[in-house]
Amino acid sequence: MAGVRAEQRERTRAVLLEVSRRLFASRGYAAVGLAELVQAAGVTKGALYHHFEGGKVDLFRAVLTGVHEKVGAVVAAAAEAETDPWDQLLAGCRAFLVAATDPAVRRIMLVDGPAVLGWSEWRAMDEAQSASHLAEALAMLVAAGVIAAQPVAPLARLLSGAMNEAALWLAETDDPNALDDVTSALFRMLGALR
Amino acid sequence: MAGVRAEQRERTRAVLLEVSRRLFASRGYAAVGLAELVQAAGVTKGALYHHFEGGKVDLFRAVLTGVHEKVGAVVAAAAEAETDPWDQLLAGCRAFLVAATDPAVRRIMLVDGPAVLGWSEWRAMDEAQSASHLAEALAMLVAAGVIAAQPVAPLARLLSGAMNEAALWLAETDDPNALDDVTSALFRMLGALR
DNA sequence: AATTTGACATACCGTTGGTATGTACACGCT
DNA sequence: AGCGTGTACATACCAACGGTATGTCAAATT
Repeated sequence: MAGVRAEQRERTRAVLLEVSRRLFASRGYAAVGLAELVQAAGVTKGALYHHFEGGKVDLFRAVLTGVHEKVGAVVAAAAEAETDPWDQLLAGCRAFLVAATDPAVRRIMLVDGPAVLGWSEWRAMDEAQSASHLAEALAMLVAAGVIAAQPVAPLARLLSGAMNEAALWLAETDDPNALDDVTSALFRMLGALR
Repeated sequence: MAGVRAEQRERTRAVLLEVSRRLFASRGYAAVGLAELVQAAGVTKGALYHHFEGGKVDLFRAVLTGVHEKVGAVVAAAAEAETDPWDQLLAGCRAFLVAATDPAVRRIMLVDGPAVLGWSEWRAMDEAQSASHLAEALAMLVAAGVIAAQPVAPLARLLSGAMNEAALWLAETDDPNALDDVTSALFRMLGALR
């Protein structure tokens, strides 16, 4: 089985995603032309539009989805490595900050994402991949009485925004202690909620 | 004096800024063409490039600067209306959240800004207009012993990011209590630092 | 009055994202 | 095995876009 047809299809789609991810990450969505992109991928525009009906933004959406999923998986894995709910929260937050060191995450997910797809669509993707985990963890901590009873949705949004900004800041600075500084500041804020 | 020459110059520049601010706010930077823009402003591309050497991004930069300054002024005014440093912080934060209800602020400053100008330049503008005030207020509170001694720079970044995200969320929701919910969540976080 | 300078308008250009058409080949069917 | 069909692209093309070079006319300067 497998089919040489479907196999080829998957290959071109994969290389298209991989190449565009690299280019978008290094120079930003707007600065990358389709001509350059398809040439780097070794295909033509015909192939691109065959795989991504919506053209450039559709391709970007697919790339962003991949980035989002990867980040979500890393964060979830870090959290699940801990047993105590509070430690899970801290581990997840820290893993996110580390993951956002990757330029692809920074530029594609945090900078271009909202501008290209619009904030609401970006928000929906973020919600599906990582924000939901955060809200979940917070809800569990509230239920366990670890942090004060309060609506978790707004709190999750605030924390998510704080971490996004922190991640961008981390990527730009050359201070080697920056990660620790931000992490401890974040943990101090979280700890204050107990 | 005044000069009919300089007066005319100021007029066209002003209408160009005003019109582009409106268009960028309603449909986003990428979706607005220069042709449409200059037609709506009643001038030609020649005029635009005469006033904004860098073309479209330069025009956007000028618009964004205006938005940033306005927000900064509103926030500063709200803070100065209070006397107690802690109340100043809360008032400033609340004023920011309210100010970001304006679609121009949301779309131009929070969504398109970082993508069009790059995050570092956006960050510099933000720092100059509002983030510096926040860091200042926090430093004062630390010095006064109201909140625990800690590096204020990372804390200010986290809070700034949290508020930016909260502002975007506020603008999108139709829940009338959203502003109060977010504000109280933010104040709870801030209060936990005391 | 003559000349220069500033504030635009007009005309044009290269590039871009997007599309319509062409083509070769794997695959199901008889 | 042969044949038609649909898939997976490649090629050629287009309209629109941001940007620029040049022209024009009135205000300022001398």
